[in-house]
Amino acid sequence: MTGGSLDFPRPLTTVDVVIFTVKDDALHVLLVQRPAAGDEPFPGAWALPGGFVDIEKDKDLEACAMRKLKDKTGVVSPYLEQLGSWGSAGRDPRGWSATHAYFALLPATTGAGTHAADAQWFPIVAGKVKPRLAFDHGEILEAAVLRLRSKVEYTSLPAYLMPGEFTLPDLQRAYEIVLDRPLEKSAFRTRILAADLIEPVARMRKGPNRPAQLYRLKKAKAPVYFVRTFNPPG
Amino acid sequence: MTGGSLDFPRPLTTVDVVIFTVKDDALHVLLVQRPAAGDEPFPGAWALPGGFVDIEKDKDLEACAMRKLKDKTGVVSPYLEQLGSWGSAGRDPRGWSATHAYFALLPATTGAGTHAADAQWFPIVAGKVKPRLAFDHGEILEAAVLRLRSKVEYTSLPAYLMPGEFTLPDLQRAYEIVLDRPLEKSAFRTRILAADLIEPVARMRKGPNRPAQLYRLKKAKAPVYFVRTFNPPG
DNA sequence: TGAATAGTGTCTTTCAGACAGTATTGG
DNA sequence: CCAATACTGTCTGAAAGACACTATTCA
Repeated sequence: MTGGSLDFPRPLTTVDVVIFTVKDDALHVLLVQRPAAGDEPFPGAWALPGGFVDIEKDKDLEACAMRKLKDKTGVVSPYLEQLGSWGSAGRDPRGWSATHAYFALLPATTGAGTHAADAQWFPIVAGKVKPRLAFDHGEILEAAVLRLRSKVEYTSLPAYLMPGEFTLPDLQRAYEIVLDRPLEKSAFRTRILAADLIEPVARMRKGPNRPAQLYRLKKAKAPVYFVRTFNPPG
Repeated sequence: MTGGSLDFPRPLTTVDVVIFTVKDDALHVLLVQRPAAGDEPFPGAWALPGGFVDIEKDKDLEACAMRKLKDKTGVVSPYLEQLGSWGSAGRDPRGWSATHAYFALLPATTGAGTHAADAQWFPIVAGKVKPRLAFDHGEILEAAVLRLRSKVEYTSLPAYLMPGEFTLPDLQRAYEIVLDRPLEKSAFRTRILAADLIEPVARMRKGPNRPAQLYRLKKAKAPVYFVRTFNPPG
């Protein structure tokens, strides 16, 4: 950090958030549509929610990510993890820019997506989303999906995709949707219960068949790391 | 990314690199001393090698990290991984700033550290380094050590700390130094050899005792991920 | 020969995979 | 009863942990 003067051009600094949820038996990501008018780049294209760091409002990068998340979803304390940063001369036509990317996991039950008029959930198919995204957001989304998949192999992250009360088969389905492959029931149950992650509540989920025990996340539970991955494909 | 004008204050953008090696039976990190004179913050303090992104010279963040690494060590193609970013109003007295942090692994045999006059290797003790570092570099270093330790549990990263030819006990020692605990010999050998990561060369290391087979990394070998961690502590 | 380190073999433990079998609901 | 889903149990296999054992060098 040598070089006395600060009088040189600075890159643009942005924060983008990849917001995931699981609904309708698929992993979904929340995208926003860029304005079609004005002199904005990528008019009308879909993009990750995000934007410039506001050095007046944002005390740090995470607060900035939280602010953008809340703007689009109304959700205030989701699971939020830094994903990485992307910066280069060409990624934004307005000049050298660097974005700090985060990813968030939300239960589908939050009304998120109906909260901002320009935001909409898109299903993720084969690790991607249908529309071509603005900037390098397609690349960032792919990285987020990879990170999520690889962490789901050995962590309890899908617990953050669940509503307040859920059954073990519900949670297993969330794992299977993210990983896009079936998991073995008894090994799954053993592992989750041994992790001391969830606790039963005094209710059952009723249905046209045998009722299932409802659980909830234990209070203030940080993600659990398992020492083995699930049956690695191949 | 809405908001037409770009006419607002931009954060400072820097890149810092946590450069690790293993030597003298300890994990070491390369630090540089900040100038004592001038109007620079933290005069005379030790800091991670790094500095401002130069939008003329650096085509992207990784190229910027590579440049800083080469400036201080002369090494051109080490293992380099993005660690994360730290940005806030207060971390740099010159104003709102964000740094993109990388970490690199180097074999001790590169003359690195003798390359730049202001750079010096410091041993890491209990996850930290003796001097109090400039900016939030102490925090970044701690995160880097944590990341390195946790990845060494289930990857072949320490292979990048080895010279061109090395023995299995050498490699095991590198694992043990990073993890700061002994590993079981036969399980270690089984695992590494099964990973198809290294190949024997037609030479042995001689010593005052039984000679050991020398190996080298297989060409262009990406890090290997194991499906289990090593004997997890606790 | 003995010290020192390299390398192998053997037994046990752990935990996932496979899959069968039991449990509990509604129709 | 049957269909459907929840849940449990039992066997097997893969890989690590523990640790004893053999191998090869130099002094």
